[in-house]
Amino acid sequence: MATASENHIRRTILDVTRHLLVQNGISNLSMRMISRKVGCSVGTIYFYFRNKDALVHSLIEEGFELLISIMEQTYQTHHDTLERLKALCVDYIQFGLKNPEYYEIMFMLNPERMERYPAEKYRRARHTLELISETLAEATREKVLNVKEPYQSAHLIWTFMHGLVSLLLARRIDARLDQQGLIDSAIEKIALMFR
Amino acid sequence: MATASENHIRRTILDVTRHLLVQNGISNLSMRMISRKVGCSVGTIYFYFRNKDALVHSLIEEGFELLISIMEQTYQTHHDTLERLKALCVDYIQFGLKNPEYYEIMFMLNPERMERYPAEKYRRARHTLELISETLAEATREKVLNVKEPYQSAHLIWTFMHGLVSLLLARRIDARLDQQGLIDSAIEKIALMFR
Amino acid sequence: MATASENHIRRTILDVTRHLLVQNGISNLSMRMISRKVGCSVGTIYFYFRNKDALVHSLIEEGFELLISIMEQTYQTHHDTLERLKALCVDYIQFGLKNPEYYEIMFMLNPERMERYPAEKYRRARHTLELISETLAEATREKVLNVKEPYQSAHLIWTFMHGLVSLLLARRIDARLDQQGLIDSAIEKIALMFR
Amino acid sequence: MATASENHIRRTILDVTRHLLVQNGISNLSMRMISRKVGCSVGTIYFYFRNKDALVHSLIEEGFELLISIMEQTYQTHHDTLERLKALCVDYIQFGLKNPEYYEIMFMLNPERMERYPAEKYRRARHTLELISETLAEATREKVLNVKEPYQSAHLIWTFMHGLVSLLLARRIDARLDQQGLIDSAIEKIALMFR
DNA sequence: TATGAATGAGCATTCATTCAT
DNA sequence: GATGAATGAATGCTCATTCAT
Repeated sequence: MATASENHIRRTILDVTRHLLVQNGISNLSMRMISRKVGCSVGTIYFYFRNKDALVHSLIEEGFELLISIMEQTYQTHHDTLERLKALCVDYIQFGLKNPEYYEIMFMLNPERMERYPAEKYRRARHTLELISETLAEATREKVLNVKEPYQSAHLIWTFMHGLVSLLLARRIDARLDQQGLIDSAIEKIALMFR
Repeated sequence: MATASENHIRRTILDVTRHLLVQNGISNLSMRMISRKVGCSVGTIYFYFRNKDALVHSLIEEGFELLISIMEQTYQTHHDTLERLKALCVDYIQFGLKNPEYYEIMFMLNPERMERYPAEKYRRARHTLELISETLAEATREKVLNVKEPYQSAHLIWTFMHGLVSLLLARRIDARLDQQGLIDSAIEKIALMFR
Repeated sequence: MATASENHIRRTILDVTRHLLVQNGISNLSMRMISRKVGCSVGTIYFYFRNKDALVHSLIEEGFELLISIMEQTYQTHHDTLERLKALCVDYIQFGLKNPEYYEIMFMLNPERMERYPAEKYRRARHTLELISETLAEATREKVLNVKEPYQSAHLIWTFMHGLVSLLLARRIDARLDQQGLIDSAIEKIALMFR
Repeated sequence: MATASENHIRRTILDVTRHLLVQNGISNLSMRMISRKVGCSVGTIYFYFRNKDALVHSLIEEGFELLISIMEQTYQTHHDTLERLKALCVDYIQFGLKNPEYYEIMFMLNPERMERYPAEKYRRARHTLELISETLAEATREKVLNVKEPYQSAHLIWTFMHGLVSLLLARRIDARLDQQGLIDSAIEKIALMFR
């Protein structure tokens, strides 16, 4: 069927691009190389994606879809608010470490430097913040935590996690440190910050 | 003076490069553009710097020199350990926000992807961590804080600050939030994490 | 015809390159100049040839194909061995003088200095030597000539002819000498050497 | 003394250039690299030599001086004409193999491709031809050989030797052949050609 | 749908040469 | 005598993109 094969190539292009992103980073990503690895012509990529940025944006969208679905699921299944908060943090950090290609384009890009900058693509990050923010608010209502400005506090948690993930991905953290230990401590401290 | 005029172009090249770095990011930095903005030929840049990497390395070194000198100064002038810790954090964050070009090449690069960027250049980042680590240890000795693993904890503080700085620089933080308020809260939370 | 027009530019690139090779020599051959003379962009050349070396390799191959086909034809159509030997020599010398561009890249390069020029390309030169060598052996069997080491002797003949061709091409031979007379004498002497 | 130090640097430049010629060939010879190896500035080279070609021309002159002095010496000390002929050939071949850098610029260049072409530089090659030519004439007078056109015949000998030397220098000769054996055979054949 | 062909601007780097000092 | 500084043109090559077919 036409639609099926259409989707198949499109899917392959996206997957190949993701793999190339992990290997070479976004600044070394080239349409030529993608087409070579996919086994199609450059023109074909332009049939499915308006241009290079549009291709990357599709991946960004996919990434957010994935991250948000994971965190939503956690949000709905954890009823102990403190546990839920921790679980949401674990989700975010694990997502970043397991999907470096998504993480790089979702959070380690300066959107203003992407020539065709669709602000709303990047703004989806806020939904994850809202899940955390809402959890902080609920915990405060339950008097488990004491958070005055949940949305700002959610940002603090996010920046903490982002710093951790991005420095780990870039291998800038002293290799002599136990990585998992560092992550566990981070999660623990996050809870501590709002006691 | 001969020496001054001798170094004048070299200095201009470095400064122009810094400006271009803020505007376009390192992946869009080109020797041609630098020479155009400096008003000299490309060859002239190669007279002062062996190649593009050497030029960027010089800036990385300058950046670390600057950051370290600032933090060392703070380290020596603040005798109250808790105040010193906060001041060091303020230093780091302010340095990043005021010198986005330095910050980008010092902390936002993935050295593994730039094979020709010598790891030891980046390892100078550790000196800043040691200043924080030592302060945590001292505060623990004074029983002002309770830090079991000062070096790991310094890393946690660093990741927190790095996340904050890098997301602010990339303008990924919700613009409706008060930026200074966020920074102040972050610093406050850092102290809280180790009570 | 589709195939013909498809190959048209490729063919033009090869031909232009050959002309430039005669005029300027290989060390002054540039992709830019080729594209300028062809009337296409540099990129187009890279569409047909992986890089500059690949383009030159194609010409080297063409040259050997041409020379070998000429000499094979002569080898098969001349049954008098002494005549065959002379005809093979005439073939070689005429080929060199008529196709200076091919001759230069086939025989006047130092493969060791062009690391990327694969040795096996040049080894095809040996086939021409084998035709001469075999003819010498046959003439010896027929007692027309007396050649103890045909392969070594073929090399001697080759070096003689190569010296003649390359000095003629470089216009190093005294212009007051009759060029054709010189060539004829050379051929005559070659036969004499093995009496 | 001024003159002495002047000559010293000039000498060093010439020697360094010769070494670089053996290593990289004339097409990879750069003023920058010469100055780096000499330990002086590029400007200094231009003080002693008008330009790059002038520097190479000086070496060409030196090379001819050397080769001619060797062959003149042989010419004067060998009284048996046939022996003298062979000795002159050995001189030429040995000179080429022992001084590849000189040989390349003296005989393997297309002078017309050197932008500033001083024909008389290259014409000195004729003096070596005259020594051979005169020897052939003398041998003919002595009825040891039978050479009708000594000058043309000297050219034939030259082309033979040049082919041998240049292919050996470029390592184009089948490595399985005994190099010295090939040279010896060549010299032997040269005498045979004019019996 | 998909491709092959083409472009033009861009890249980092090297070069021979000049010239004031 | 010798240098340090500068230039402008050139090098091979890659890129995102376009478009007729």
